[in-house]
Amino acid sequence: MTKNDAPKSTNFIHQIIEQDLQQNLNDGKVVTRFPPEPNGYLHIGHAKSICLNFGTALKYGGECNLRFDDTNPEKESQEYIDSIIRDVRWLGFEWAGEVKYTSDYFQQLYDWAVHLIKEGKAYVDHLNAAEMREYRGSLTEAGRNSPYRDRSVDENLSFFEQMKKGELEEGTCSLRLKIDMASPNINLRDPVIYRIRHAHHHQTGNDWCIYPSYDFAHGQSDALEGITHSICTLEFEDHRPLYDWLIENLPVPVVPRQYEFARLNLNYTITSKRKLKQLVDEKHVTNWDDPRMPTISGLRRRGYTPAAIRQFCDMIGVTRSNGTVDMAMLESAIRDDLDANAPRAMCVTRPLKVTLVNYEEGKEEWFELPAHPKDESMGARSVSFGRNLLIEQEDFEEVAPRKWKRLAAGEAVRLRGAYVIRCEEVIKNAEGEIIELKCSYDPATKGANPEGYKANGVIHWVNADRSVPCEVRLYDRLFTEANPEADKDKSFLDFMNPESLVVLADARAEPGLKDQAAETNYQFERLGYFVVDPDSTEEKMVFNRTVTLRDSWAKIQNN
RNA sequence: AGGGGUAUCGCCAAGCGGUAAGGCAACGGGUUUUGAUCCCGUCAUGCGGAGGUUCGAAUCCUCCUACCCCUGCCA
Repeated sequence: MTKNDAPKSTNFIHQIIEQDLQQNLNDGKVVTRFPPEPNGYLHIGHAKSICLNFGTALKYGGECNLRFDDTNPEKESQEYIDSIIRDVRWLGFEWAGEVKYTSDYFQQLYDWAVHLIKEGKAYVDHLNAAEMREYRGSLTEAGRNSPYRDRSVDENLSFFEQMKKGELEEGTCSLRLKIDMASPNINLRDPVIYRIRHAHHHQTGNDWCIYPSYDFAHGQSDALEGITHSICTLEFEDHRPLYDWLIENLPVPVVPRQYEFARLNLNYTITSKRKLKQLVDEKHVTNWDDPRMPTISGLRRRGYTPAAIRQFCDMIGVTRSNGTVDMAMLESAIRDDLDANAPRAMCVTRPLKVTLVNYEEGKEEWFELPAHPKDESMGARSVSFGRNLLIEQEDFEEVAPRKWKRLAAGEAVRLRGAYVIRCEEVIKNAEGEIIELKCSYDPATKGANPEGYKANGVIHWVNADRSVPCEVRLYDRLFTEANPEADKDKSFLDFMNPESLVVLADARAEPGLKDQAAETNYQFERLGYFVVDPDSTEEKMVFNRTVTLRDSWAKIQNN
């Protein structure tokens, strides 16, 4: 992407940057970073952060790094790293230089820890986890100093060396900053900056058995990379004094500043990595890329486009106030993109047989229809017409309801791009279900209005003898409650939508849809936007419904 | 009296002392061989509440209220 693709919108972070630029801070440079921990897949909330960080760099002619915050090897994996790289790329962003890892800086971080010990600003504490919790105090009570707090520099150096050499068991001790056990900000009560983990690390292997904490690693990594604006979410606000303390007390090359914004909440879904992982692990969805998941890979498989996701992020803005964005906003963004860019096609999802009694048996006509009603550059497609057709079951009622614009017994309707037909006879089976319609067609209505009568409306159709068998997967919101996490007594799992996926195995699409590549978007006219799923085979295409069309008929019916 | 934040239309969000942008949703109407798109119109005498300062306050001050985050050797 180029600067022209940068977000047009502005926000409080851009305002800060513009002030910094005016004062020529950081030599007029803007360097940001997107720092995911590789312990899960990226979701729509991350997209907000990605668009902010990369978009800001783009807007101000700066750079944005992709840095994996990999200080907790037990929860991380290469699979997540790969997926994150893939997703950021797919969203359309490019990072500066190589992909970076906090683990790249483990040696420097270690040296800085030694530096702090020598300065008397860090000490090895042999309190165990439970004791440490007790000494820490509470939200309303000050903590107490650890009995190990005043060890000599040499003693601390020696213990830290032992920690590093792997001579100590996990949990026996940790390295802590010596700040203030009585601070009202709990993050300043001698935070742990190194702990022992005899774990294999996905990047550094068995080189280390002590790992820096987030607080110790993050700001220093920012400084090492020359980050000017370190943007994170609101829950890190209380960590900022610690972030600044470390920058001030360490010989870092530059002084980055941390700014916080509100994370994204979207209704009818969840954006907790832990809970998304639970959905996958417990098989409530097929995988991280299940089209119902709010993950980037899920949205991708659902048929969302990078441009739509970026537009959504631009629409919702960046502030410091917590809120919940309406899913309709995301849907609006994808409809907007796909309306302009998706070719049109016809697909009958629940077929009802229509036989044209006055159409010659064995005859076939091919009609050229525009791929897009407004964009001629998208070209044309060919659809086959014949005596045996299929229409949508929903598009027929024996007795037309009020304002009905579809087919009814004895009445006429236009077949999109083809003729006007009239329903002459309704065939039912023994159970009284409608199984076929005998219709007549009006040969004079191809590209012309009928004479002496009016068609009710326009419906879609396919030629039963020349259509592509396909499976259509109708996806809907994953949860039935706007906020599935709100109920204190129930699990979010209790609010899963049983109809979040409805599979229609016997759908039929127009001929041109055969063998289309995965991720190709279409608008199935009158139904919605659909995308080719990678499960498609030569025998059977699979389409996922991305989102329905806006449906004013549904509104009329509900009133 | 723990600390740190946030409150502007149903939702998101501009506004930065000069008289409430925009988007989403909703509701009317027009065009339409997609009940889509598109177009036109309606939608906060009001900015969490109460006081105060000011010629003038969503913007400044005071008090209050509600909600969010913080007691991992997670990030």
